Amino acid sequence: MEEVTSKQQNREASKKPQTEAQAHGYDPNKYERPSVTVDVVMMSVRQKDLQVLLVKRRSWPYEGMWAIPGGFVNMDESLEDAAKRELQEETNVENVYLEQLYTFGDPGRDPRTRVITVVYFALLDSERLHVKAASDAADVRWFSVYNLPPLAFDHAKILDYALSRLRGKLEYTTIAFSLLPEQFTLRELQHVYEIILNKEMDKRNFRKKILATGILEDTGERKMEGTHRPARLYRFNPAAEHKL
Amino acid sequence: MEEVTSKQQNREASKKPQTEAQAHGYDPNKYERPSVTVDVVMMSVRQKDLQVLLVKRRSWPYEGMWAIPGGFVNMDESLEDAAKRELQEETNVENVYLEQLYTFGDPGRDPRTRVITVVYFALLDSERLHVKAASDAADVRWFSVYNLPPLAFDHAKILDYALSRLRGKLEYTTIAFSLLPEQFTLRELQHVYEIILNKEMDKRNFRKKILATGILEDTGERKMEGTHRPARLYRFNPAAEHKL
DNA sequence: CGAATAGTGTCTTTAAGACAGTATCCA
DNA sequence: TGGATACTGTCTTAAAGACACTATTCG
Repeated sequence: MEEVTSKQQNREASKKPQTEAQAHGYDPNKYERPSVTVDVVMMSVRQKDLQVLLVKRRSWPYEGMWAIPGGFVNMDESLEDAAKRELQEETNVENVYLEQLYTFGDPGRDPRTRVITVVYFALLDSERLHVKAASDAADVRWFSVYNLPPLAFDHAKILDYALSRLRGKLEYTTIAFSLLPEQFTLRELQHVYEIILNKEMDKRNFRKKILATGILEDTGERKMEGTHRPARLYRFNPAAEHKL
Repeated sequence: MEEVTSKQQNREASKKPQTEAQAHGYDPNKYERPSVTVDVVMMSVRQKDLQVLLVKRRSWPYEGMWAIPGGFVNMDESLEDAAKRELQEETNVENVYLEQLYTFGDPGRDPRTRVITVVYFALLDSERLHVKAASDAADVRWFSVYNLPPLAFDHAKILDYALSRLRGKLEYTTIAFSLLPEQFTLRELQHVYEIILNKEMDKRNFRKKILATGILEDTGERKMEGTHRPARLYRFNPAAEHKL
């Protein structure tokens, strides 16, 4: 129930009329409002490592520290649209995996004012990905999630949470495929699992299990690199999503 | 990064100074802010049914329709504290299971103004529970999740989401115990599973599986009701949380 | 033919599921 | 002793895990 109760105080002056609402005697400015931001945790598997994109803060608070990219939500855009906008401000990829992660809103988490942040989680495949050559390249960088710098705000907690969500979903969803290009070898897929779960897996059991689900389609092509037998290239078959 | 960019307009007049923030040249009123509410989906297993507590709206919008209880977040309380406050406004139970569910914030979901709602999910055990005799008993009621009235806002979508979360977590967490009193029979536990998953389960396999995990402790007591053999009473052993 | 990675099969163990009869209490 | 629910065990099937050798390519 988004009902007006009488506990809070009116601390804001009223603004321009919002026709229908005001016709019903509803004053949208009756309560003091927190700021709402959307932060986007962008992860990718690169260089045999699970990495996250961070930006260096250029002003108070936490000036010079690294932080998860984010920004205010516009009044007329959905939370997901705000997340997509942030994503495009930092990278130039589209159609990435994007889900809402959690909302963090403890008073005091931001010294400026009360800030509630809705955190989204994006997974980028290493191939299509290139970070925008923003103002200053030194201000936007990939970091290993296993070796993070000191982080601004409560962002260390947020990354912990993102990693555990990723690990959980890896087991019962097809989330891993969003970290790979369209075609990939079984070994590459296994590496994604191993890097995220941070443990080695048995090659034979892994292949058996994945192939048994029927979510992979043999492309007929092969990937040759180095001086050894080439590997088959597979592609994810979304039609067989159900299994796993 | 909760960084001030220059895209949005300054539509609010500044308020009283917030010392540290303003000393750093940060103006907390630079952006128009959405309203933030916390809604709490309260569910319980009662009368062999999974039920949710709803309140009847007394004013525009959606006047007379049923809605999930909720309210504005105070500037100095955490989101979880706001949820606990809502919980206590409607019921008089403490120490209930409470988790954050999801944040809904589409523009237009509330005709009054932009409202972003952080939804929490509470599970109440049927024994301790009694709804507060609020202003008017007819305005607060339990409904079967399998037979809901028309709901205000996007609340039908929210309840769908809550139910699927509950079903998912039932399988790999000990969430079911928060719907039962301290002592319960295996049959009662099985009924909780059956009611939530909406399917019958085999008694022998269910008991075998639950007992094998070691999360139950035999109290030595028995529950007698009706003219038949009494059932053993168990209690949940949180020390053995890991299994399941 | 040596180096390097791709690719394959069997056995064991564990968990899940199908299935029916005996035990205990009360009236 | 009849009615009602508690309680129990075996067999089958499927999934997970341990484990080692052959195949193919390039230089």
